[in-house]
Amino acid sequence: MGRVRLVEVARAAGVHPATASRALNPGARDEVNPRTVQRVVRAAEQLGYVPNTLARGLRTSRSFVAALVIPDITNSLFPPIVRGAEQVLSGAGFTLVLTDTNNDPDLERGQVSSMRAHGVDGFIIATARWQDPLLDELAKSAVPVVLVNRRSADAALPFVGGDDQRGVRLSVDHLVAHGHRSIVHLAGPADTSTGRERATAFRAAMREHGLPVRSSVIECASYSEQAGAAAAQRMLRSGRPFTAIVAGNDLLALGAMEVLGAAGRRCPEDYSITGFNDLPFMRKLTPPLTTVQVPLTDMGAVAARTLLDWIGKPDSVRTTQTLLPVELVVRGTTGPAT
Amino acid sequence: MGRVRLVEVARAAGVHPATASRALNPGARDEVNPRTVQRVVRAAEQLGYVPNTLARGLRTSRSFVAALVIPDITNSLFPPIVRGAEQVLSGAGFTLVLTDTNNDPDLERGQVSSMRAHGVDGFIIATARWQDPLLDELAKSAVPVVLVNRRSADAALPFVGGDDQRGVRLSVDHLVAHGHRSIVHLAGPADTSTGRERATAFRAAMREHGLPVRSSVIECASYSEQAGAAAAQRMLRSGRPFTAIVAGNDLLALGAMEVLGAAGRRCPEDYSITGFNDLPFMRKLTPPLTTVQVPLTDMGAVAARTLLDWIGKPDSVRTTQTLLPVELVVRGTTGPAT
DNA sequence: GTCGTTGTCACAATCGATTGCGGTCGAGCA
DNA sequence: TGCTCGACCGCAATCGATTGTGACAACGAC
Repeated sequence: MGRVRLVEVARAAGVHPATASRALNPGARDEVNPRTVQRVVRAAEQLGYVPNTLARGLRTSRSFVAALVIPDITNSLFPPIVRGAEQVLSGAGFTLVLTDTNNDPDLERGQVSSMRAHGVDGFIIATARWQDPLLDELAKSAVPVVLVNRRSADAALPFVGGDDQRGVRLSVDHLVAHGHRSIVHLAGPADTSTGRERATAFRAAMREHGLPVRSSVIECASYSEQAGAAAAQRMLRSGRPFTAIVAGNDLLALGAMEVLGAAGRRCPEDYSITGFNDLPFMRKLTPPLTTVQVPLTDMGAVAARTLLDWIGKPDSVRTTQTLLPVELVVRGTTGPAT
Repeated sequence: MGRVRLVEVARAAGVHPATASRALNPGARDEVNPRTVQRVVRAAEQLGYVPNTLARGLRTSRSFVAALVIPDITNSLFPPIVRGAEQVLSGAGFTLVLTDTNNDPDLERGQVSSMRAHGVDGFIIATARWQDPLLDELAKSAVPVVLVNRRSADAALPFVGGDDQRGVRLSVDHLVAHGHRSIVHLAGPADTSTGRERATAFRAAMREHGLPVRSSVIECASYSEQAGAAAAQRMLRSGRPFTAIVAGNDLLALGAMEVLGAAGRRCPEDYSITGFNDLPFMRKLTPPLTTVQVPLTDMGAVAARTLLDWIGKPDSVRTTQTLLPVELVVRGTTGPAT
């Protein structure tokens, strides 16, 4: 614990604690004689004074702590976001508390309220579901909240994500340019904005190319390899022909490839497939995965900055929707239609 | 913020705040009439009372916050550790604050002292270097600290890690059993315990098999693909023959394979290689990586429990060294020596 | 009937820093 | 000389909870 207290610094400098506080506080420093400031600062340094954040927070109701709520940190999608946010936050003197909800809304609710009790100054939330009562509550409260990666249907909160529409369109365009016409979309869960919006974008892109949309979207229960595998199994059983797949994310693509490979379908000879997010190691696979690269670290960083803005001036507009540019990285899993 | 305060609960229940506090606090609850406890508890529920952790912490100097210090969260090694720790901690009513030091000791020092100012109850540190003045300081202070994954030369602190010795021995045994005799070790940096101890274990295992050790250990500057690639380049340039590599971790293995592949060396036909840690997707590579599986989630969980023990009873022995069992997962990158 | 005990609870101090308000002192001006 | 004004700093309240100490009543024992 910060053993030395403000009183001791004050005593060492021969002033009242109040004066010491002001001298140490850039905001109130000009109410104090520069020479006194010098003395106090020197004393503080000499004693190794570190202010007690709890006491300060208690008094000022500012804790310089921001909470980051993540569904599952072991999903490689999130660490870069965490890192981006952490760097911006700690650069601004903020501390990051992380909570992993394990995809459990009840757990999440408890953790968020516990964080509020801890007096965090704001939240970055990466667990938004399409219908999310918790977010509605938060939106009504005064706490600054920024959504990242996923957004919610109606909560009026700022959001920072990737340009999903463009990502999907790029994928479809790429496949169509290679002559594919029977394209299937493995959609993420409908209770996530990414699942819904990527599916919508897929349908729009298909229509623009004059391609049939009917029953070419398969919804997956979750963003996981298992769900992708299950979807691929459904595709095989249905017997419906296809030459290309636009997967809702990399994990779904991986799961599908596993099943299709076991069924004797070779990629990219027999079918093409694209992913989304470009997780680490995707370029190391055989064949390396063609996928949409999303600037995840930036996403975290921008979300953090947005949060800091809000915390800084609480009256600013608080519903900016930031879409970060994405890019299609063409690698080995896509090729000409046969 | 927890809008409703203890005073209001007390007023609603018709008692003094002190009594309300005791009624709400399991430890002191038996100093209060059960009927009164009932009234207070009910009032608290009705008003949705959430205690202000800052105020409580200020008074009790317990914050129920633990800090986890990580060198780089985007390294897939760490998320499982984080997750394991988070689950144990939050299960015990603790909050996890995460700090990513970006492998920068100065940054780390600042962050740790900032955390101390925040009054965290303890640290789990995954950034230990072999010579680590910061850890020596911490060991001398009263703060509970647990080292995870890496340990320090002399800091007398509890440690939770994998059984590196056994992991390396299993790898060497496996390779020798396949007839390999020219085996090279790509060692991690010597300022990490894992780097040193795996190298030591490698030498010991080689000696036991009566194999030459001289100049068969190449130290890498960091645990990264680049460093692995650089090491492989050195190996090629040296012209020294080898048929197998024991890499200090998976990333080194990946980097080496890239360079060796580009040089026309096929795996596992021309050479065998093993990794360490079994990061996600390692089984998805072609060929899938033979590697040592370390129970990372458990590691985080055990570290957290160790920390909680220490926090719970500060007088307990505080230098337990826990080595979690590891396992060699034989996949496609190892085969018979040619 | 008085005294001591026990059970309940109220009072007030405390944790460490911040901040509104007011006091002091010297300079400047009439 | 006397008065005002501003710069500088001290006093004390405050944030919200915890906790040592003591008040008070009921009760049993002598």
